Amino acid sequence: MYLCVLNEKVLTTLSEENYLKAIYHLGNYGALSVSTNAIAEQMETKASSVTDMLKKLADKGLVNYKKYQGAKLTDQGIKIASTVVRKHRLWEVFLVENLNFTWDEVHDVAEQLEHIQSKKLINQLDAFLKFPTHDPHGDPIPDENGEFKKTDKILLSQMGDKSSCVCVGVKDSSSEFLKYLDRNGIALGTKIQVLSKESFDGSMVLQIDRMEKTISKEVSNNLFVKSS
Amino acid sequence: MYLCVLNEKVLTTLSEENYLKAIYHLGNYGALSVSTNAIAEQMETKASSVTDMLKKLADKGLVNYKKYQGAKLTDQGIKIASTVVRKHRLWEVFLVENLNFTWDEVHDVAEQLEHIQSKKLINQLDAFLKFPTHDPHGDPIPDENGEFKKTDKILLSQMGDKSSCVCVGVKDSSSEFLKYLDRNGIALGTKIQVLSKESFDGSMVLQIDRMEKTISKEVSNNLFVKSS
DNA sequence: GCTTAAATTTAGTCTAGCCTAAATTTATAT
DNA sequence: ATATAAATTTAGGCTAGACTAAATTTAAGC
Repeated sequence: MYLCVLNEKVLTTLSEENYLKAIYHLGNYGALSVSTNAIAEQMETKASSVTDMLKKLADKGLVNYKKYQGAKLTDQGIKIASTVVRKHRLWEVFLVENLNFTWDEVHDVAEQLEHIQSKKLINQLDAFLKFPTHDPHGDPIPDENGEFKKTDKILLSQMGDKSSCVCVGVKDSSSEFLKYLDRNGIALGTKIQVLSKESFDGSMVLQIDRMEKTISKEVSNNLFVKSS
Repeated sequence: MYLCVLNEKVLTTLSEENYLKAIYHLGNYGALSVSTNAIAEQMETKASSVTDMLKKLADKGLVNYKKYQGAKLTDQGIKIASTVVRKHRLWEVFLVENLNFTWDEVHDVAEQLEHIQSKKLINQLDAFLKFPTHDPHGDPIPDENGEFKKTDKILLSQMGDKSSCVCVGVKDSSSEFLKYLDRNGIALGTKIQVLSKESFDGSMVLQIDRMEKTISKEVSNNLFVKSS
């Protein structure tokens, strides 16, 4: 009666990897159990398809799944999911830094590149890029063991009047939002001062590079900053 | 009654692309018709599977296929196949030049990377690599239009006594052969002088970098050189 | 030209991953 | 506590791409 197999590599299909990634993101990096419907929505698929896949992933030992109770990644599942995310974010850095992609263009391509299987490739890429810690949207890049430091970022909307901060990431990374930020001179590392907040509609007046700009609460609710 | 569609992009699956690539290579860059069995052998699959796929590719207008007569790529098919090959070879260059891969390690990874779909990616990669014309095995890299210059390479075994040449490619690109070449100081660009040929077993005595080396006919039959 | 072998195609299965519709379980509201 | 709604699973189908076995077509030898 052998249980086993801690060292054996589990081969995963592209589709399986995408499910694992979804569960990883929805469940706070694998910490929480995630509902079938939540996964279905994220994957833009049907709940019944998700159920099929959860059974399969459970058979492979990548998630703990109990009927009607949602699924939670196992350690092995977290390992695979974090590796996929690591690859995705490293490729994003490569595309922006070396191939002239803008931060709103990288996602679709990285979505494909994240499934390339080669340990050497990913570690050499990491070294080539000088071991970056964050991707072009400010999201942290897991290391080989899936570890990363959570930055103490907060939403710009949480900052108080007359305070200063630095842009460290985006919550919404849609092309539309990113292009809006580009047009308004906001990028990772941009220094922002909050001149005033309007309680009526949540809008804020900011000073960026000696320029005054007014932004809506939709914007401040999707921009991560670090107090400075 | 419309026939049409020259400008419309044909979406291809990974499997379809691999078939197109096989037909491209077997049929002298798309020039010749290729038999079902030849494709099956190259793809390590069964002839009946090939027949299925050829019908599908014919429906999509990517090959001309007549029962029992084999298949030949259409212009559209050549376009797609050459693009896949272009991507494969560009990625090989990247892996060797930037990520410390050796020429015997690149193939499997490039096999995956060649299917990434992004026009911008491939053209930017091309520029990043300074528009290389050959991959690390000496094979030519097609340009955006599928064109490339055929190098007038010949097998080392065709060279006469007391002649000089330069290594420009390999016929066998198996890991074993490439490692043999590495061990013996033979790489692309290496200058070789033929000191003598043994008619008995086809072996040759070479001078490489002031060293004398004897190679078998198996080796000289798999090394491409250019007379110099 | 006929006979046999080789090559190729057809017919029928299988699995992964998706779907719809129906059944079941859990959650919610009185 | 029970009725209803929401979430989830089951059952049954579909397609792509593979396979095996059987049927058919082409090629080769005499």
